[in-house]
Amino acid sequence: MPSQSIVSRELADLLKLLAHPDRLRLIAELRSGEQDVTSLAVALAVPATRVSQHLALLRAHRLVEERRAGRTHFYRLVHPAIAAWIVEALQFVDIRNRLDEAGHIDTVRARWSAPALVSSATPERST
Amino acid sequence: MPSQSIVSRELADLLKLLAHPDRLRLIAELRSGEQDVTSLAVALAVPATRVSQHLALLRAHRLVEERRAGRTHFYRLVHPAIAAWIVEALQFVDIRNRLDEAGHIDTVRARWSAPALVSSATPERST
DNA sequence: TATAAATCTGCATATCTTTGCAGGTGTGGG
DNA sequence: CCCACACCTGCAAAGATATGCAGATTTATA
Repeated sequence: MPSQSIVSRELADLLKLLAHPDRLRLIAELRSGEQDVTSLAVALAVPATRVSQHLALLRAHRLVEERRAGRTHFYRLVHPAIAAWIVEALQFVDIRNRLDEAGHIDTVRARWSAPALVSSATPERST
Repeated sequence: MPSQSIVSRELADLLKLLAHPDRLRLIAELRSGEQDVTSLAVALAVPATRVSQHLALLRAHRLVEERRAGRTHFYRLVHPAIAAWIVEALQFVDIRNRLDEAGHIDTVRARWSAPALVSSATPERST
């Protein structure tokens, strides 16, 4: 029985789950701790419905967990280390075809690696 | 300008590229060094056309490079370290929902981590 | 209880991917 | 030159995703 095929499918599913800009940014946002849907929607500048759907997907795969307090739902990362792992991928993205950004790669990596303690304290300053 | 959005898109593209069982297995196969299309097709047990298309995609994103010798085309990983990075992701796949495989997770990880010197020397033995 | 707030769910549409198949290209042999 | 081999490319059908919108839930509040 090709167990390697099974693992490949598992991995592919995980990667597919992560392979969306919004979801990656959600994970980046949640590094600093749990946040509610509205805050996340504001932070990403996307409609709350979309955020909700992405979170539902992430939750279905147990990448995030939900906590309800009153009418707001807070989400948090189940595996905070996953953010650091994602950052490592930057070394594999082809920067040769986009040299204009290559100079900023370290800045960008730093931002993803940073704790980002308060989301409003990292207001996407234009590098 | 939301540089974080740009990076998210870059990362998402990379992850999307990796998020396919066949392509993950191709990368796993190529850990041991360059191989031609037919060998890869046999190893993965998928039609050569499909392998070729996946390789074209990986090549377009510069994850693999091609070398032609006569009528056979050899492919190799541009970033061999990417395989190790992929293996790290195993710790994030939800094993709680598939406890039957949980026991094999270490075996599986070992196989992905292993050099796999000769593909025929790792004939997918049933664990 | 009626309202509003904060989310979620279901659905239809638009897009993107995957895949096999037919046909094309380039190389080596006879 | 002609044929077989090893691949690649284009294309159409099938399948999977993404997204906005409308409507349903759940929880405070007046």
